[in-house]
Amino acid sequence: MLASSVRAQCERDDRTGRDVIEDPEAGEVFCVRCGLVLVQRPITLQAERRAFTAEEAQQRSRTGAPSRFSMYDKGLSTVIDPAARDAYGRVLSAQTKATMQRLRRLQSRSNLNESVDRNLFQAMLHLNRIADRMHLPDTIRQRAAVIYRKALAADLVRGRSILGTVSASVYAACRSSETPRTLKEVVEATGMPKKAVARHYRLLINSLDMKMPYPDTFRYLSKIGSKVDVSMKTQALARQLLTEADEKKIIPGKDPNGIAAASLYLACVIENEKCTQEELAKAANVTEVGLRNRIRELRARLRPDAPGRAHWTRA
DNA sequence: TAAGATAAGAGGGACAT
DNA sequence: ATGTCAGTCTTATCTTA
Repeated sequence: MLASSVRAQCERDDRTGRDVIEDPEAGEVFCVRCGLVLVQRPITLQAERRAFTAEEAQQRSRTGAPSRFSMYDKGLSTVIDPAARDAYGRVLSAQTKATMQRLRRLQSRSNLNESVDRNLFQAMLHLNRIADRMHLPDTIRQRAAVIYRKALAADLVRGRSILGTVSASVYAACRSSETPRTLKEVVEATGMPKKAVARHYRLLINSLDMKMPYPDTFRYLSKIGSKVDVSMKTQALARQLLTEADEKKIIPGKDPNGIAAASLYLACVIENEKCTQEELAKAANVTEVGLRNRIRELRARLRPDAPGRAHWTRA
């Protein structure tokens, strides 16, 4: 039964002879008596007008936030409007309010009812926390989320720790996208034992049949180079040394950080730039001994006759 | 003070059993 | 699954320039 005030807001639709009301939020026109939806407007994906500021874009955009894999429900689950008003804007009766409250509770529980959903919810919480700590770009975050969902679908999580699988997904996302992050860095951001993360990671790439690109030492070089004060010229030389090391196959099986730092160090020596092993080791997250071993190896195996290399042992 | 050497121990990959 | 082996990395300590 409708109050007359509501009927006053209605329009008479001449073709159907119904009292109809328009709900701009839902983009629908429906009959006030039976709720039949008479018009469903097609959703336009473009923004209304050109927007020149972020705020304008926000206001004029017709769509919400993009669907995201790093939200446990991809941001798409149904939420019952907490406002205690009906579709016409009328205040609900106490009884209806109570009913809606009950429905809301049931709804929010049912969202997390399936064990898979609860699992994802936990996992995405972990993922976002880890990604924040590691300052991972959003693309990696989404990639990790996709990997995790695959793992879940392949039943790789049941009986194993969620955090472990999430950590492994993050590492796998970094590896597969050539983002220079070591397992160690992931481990530090997660607080899990390295061993466990490595085990989960192996399980992941084996079971999901993922092919990982070989870690790109050059990216590590850029990463380290950005942390120490070394000229671009020297960095370019380091890059050259690294290319040579790559050709001579002395890179595989070693910490890319160590080799990159070693080539940077030797480049400094040749260019007569001041940069201690200690600094570089710190920037590259390797020990001085580890760095020295790489330096020694590069000195022994790279061509010694190129310009500047005759005396690339610093006094 | 920075660089280099050496030793001992841990952990993981490759391979065979 | 478990064990062995070679190679790497880390920690610690000492020597050298």
